[in-house]
Amino acid sequence: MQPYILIVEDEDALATLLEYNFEKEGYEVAIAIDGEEALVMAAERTPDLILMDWMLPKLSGVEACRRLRRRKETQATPIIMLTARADETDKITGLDYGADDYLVKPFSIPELFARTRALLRRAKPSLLEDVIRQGSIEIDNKAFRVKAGEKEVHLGPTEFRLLDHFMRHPGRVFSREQLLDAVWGRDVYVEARTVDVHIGRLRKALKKNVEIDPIRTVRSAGYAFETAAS
Amino acid sequence: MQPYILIVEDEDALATLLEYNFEKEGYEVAIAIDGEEALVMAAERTPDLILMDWMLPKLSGVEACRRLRRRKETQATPIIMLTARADETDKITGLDYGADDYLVKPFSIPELFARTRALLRRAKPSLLEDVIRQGSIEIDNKAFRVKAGEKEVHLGPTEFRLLDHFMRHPGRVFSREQLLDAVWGRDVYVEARTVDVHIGRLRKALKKNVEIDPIRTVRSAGYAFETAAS
DNA sequence: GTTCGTGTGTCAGGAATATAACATAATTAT
DNA sequence: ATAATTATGTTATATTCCTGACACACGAAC
Repeated sequence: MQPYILIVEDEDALATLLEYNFEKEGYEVAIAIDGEEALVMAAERTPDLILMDWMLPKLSGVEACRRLRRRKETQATPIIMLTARADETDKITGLDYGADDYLVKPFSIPELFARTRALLRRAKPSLLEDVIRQGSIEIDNKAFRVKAGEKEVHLGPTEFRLLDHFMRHPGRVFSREQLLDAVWGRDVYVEARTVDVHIGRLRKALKKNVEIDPIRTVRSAGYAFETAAS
Repeated sequence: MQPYILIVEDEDALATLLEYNFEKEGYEVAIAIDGEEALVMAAERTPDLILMDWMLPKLSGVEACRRLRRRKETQATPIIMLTARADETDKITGLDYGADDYLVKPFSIPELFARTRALLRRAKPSLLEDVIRQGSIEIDNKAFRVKAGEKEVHLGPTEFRLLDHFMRHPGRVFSREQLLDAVWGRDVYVEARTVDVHIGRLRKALKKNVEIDPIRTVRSAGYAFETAAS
């Protein structure tokens, strides 16, 4: 399951930018534009992490933060504060009131990602798990192992990255060019047809253990990974 | 179909950069190098969004913007202004003259994407939607799948694009020529009657699962997609 | 009934993909 | 270092599936 993040930010441009980037990174995102709405939305569905602006209409970020901490569901939910002021007082106060981390605007998106990951790893390690399973196929990024139907499968590095990429985006169709970008790398010059060959090799390797072919060919579009379940 | 964006920018390097990035993001891109060309190209094919430089040869961005607003087709088309000057006056003027948003150079590509998405979501939500449902028929552009009455339907690439086009404009009647333009592409020479054949194939594929025919034939005019609901 | 426009079956040609074979590069073992 | 092994990218060939065109049948409009 992809982590569900609640962004609480009243400035439209920033909210949109954050939404875009987090969605791209594979998170599920919801936006609240003030503290009150944040409380309502957090109650509706408990987020895995909250990104909260310090200054908010109706209910300040600090106050919203405090109230979230009083509820059982959101008591341990990681909260990152976004603040425009850089002074030390805010920092202390922010952390006192229950934020787990804070960032001073303007901040870099990669840094925000890094902190987000760090907090999620602490709070919900399973969400960032390196092991992904789809149907009877399992891929372990840490151990660089692939299992299909209980038995271990040996893949070359390229096929491994290919499968990994597919399994992180199940169901979605990727063109050969997209796969080259994502799996081979941006500035590598490789024939598009080469993708076919690796798809074939991946299929052959998986077929040894699993009956059905998890890779779907979409004529004139590319390939997609999917199990019967999806 | 993927959103069609018109980029109006005379600086070659920037235009190419934008083109590259937007295409990669899945947009269809056209480039105009001055205000006049922009007007011509926008008339030829109405863009879903326009990215316009403030400073342009022949016809300034502001003026081009004003003229686009006077035409019915582009009256509601979102326009994002790109300006090198950061002063407040420009900002006001730009928005006064009809731009929906503006960015000051240098801007970050992700932010531009974010704003683009935000404007498109407001103006043409269906363009960003991956899954469209009409009655008992569902089409998924990301996964390239079609379901009719719970069951999966297999379509060839052309039939898929045809159905996609219909479902994004439910109820509207398209002539064979319009369909050839939209589905086959502008510069393809194909017999108009071929559309009939593909309509037939699409109907046959859908009929397997759904009783009623969602495609209406409009004698001497063309075809339209509509479900009982509409 | 005649005319015009549309539905459908068929077919050849072509486009896209799968597969096998090979040469080369990279990695690992000795 | 050298040899052995494995992985990689390309090309050629086989195969599958799609496409566009045509002919004829059918049905609506007048």
